[in-house]
Amino acid sequence: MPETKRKRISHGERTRSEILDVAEGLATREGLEGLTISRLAEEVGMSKGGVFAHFGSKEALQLATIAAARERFSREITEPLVNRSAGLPQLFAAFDLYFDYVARRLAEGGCFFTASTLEMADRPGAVRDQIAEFLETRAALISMVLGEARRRGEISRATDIDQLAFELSSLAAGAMVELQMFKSEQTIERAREAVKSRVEGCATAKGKKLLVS
Amino acid sequence: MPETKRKRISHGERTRSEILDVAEGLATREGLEGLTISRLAEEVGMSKGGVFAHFGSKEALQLATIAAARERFSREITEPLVNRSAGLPQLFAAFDLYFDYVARRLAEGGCFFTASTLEMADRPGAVRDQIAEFLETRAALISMVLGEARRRGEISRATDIDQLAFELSSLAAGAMVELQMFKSEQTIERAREAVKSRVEGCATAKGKKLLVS
DNA sequence: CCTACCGATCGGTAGG
DNA sequence: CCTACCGATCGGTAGG
Repeated sequence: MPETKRKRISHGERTRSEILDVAEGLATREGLEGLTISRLAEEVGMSKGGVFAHFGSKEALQLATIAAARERFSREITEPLVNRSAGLPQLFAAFDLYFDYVARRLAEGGCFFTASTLEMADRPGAVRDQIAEFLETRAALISMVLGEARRRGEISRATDIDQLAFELSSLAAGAMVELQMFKSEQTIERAREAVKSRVEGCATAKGKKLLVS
Repeated sequence: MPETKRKRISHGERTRSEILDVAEGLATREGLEGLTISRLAEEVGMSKGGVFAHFGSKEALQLATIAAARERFSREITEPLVNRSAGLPQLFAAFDLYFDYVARRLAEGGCFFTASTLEMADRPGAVRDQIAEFLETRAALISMVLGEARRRGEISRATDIDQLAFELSSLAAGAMVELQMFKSEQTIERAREAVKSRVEGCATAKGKKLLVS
């Protein structure tokens, strides 16, 4: 008997991840509250009860959608970074991959996390906490990469890492606000340029060599 | 008969503006969709029908709330600017007044417009269009002030005004995303510093003199 | 995974 | 400005 090994992903698991794929787009466009079970069921071609059975509560659906969005973020941005040299190359790759990600997902509403942050900020609960935790993790990642760049002498020793990390994150998040509203590719290009020139401003001669290559 | 002149603001008008004051805070915290007539009625101490009678539809209430928020923005930010000299002093005053405004309104949820932008971006209609129009008006204002600063030789002639305007707006909007979530005064101070140093980077000797004074 | 249902809340109407 | 209501939709339950 060949093929005795059970498929690692069961039918239920496959359906679940298909539902979450649709949920991620719906939540980005309409918000995590606008992500109603009935609308999701309609978009995915199932009955309301059928979708509900996979999660058990709206909050569980929201948390699963956040988890799915985080997995996509890891897969498309964080993981490819391990192939880049630490320091500035990794920093630029991080932002470039992020801007690629939002460009690809423009039709699905843009950046899931920026949209969710403003929506859930004033709604205490596990959903808000998960979004906040993601933001903190991402900020820590940027600070870490910037710290390594400074240690390697790629950016000036006088650089305030926390301020620089704040500015780069804010440039990206602010660009998302404009992008979500006006859906212009130009916004993404301006954001790429902004990040590049901001870092260039505190790069050492050694750091600047990494910019051209 | 003294006092024959009718009061310019009728009782109904006063109630209306009191309702809108509450609505503005509610919408900033819970979103323009979360601004339900029943919740608003409860917060303002009226019946649902009573609040509804003032506007006639939810969309009319949302539009009136946006108009009230724009009036506050004009009163607290745009109007005080006429007292400042054109060019860089006006530019810095614009951002400083804006950051003062969001700091004052932290308890009411932060910046009404940034919150509304992400919420309404993918919901076509008059409400979205009003938010978009505000953003365009504000962007035009910044570009105009920056253009005047360049004409006066306060910033380098090589400065790309549109790119600079984009970066300053993005820094502010991105800071609002972080502020809405974490409510830290430090976010505002970092944003002030970011705007200042970004402009300083392309200021001429003449422009830099305006920075210290 | 579906049908059939529940109480709560939504935007909106009627009549005063 | 209020009370009393309407149909639609929400999250969630029951039973299969």
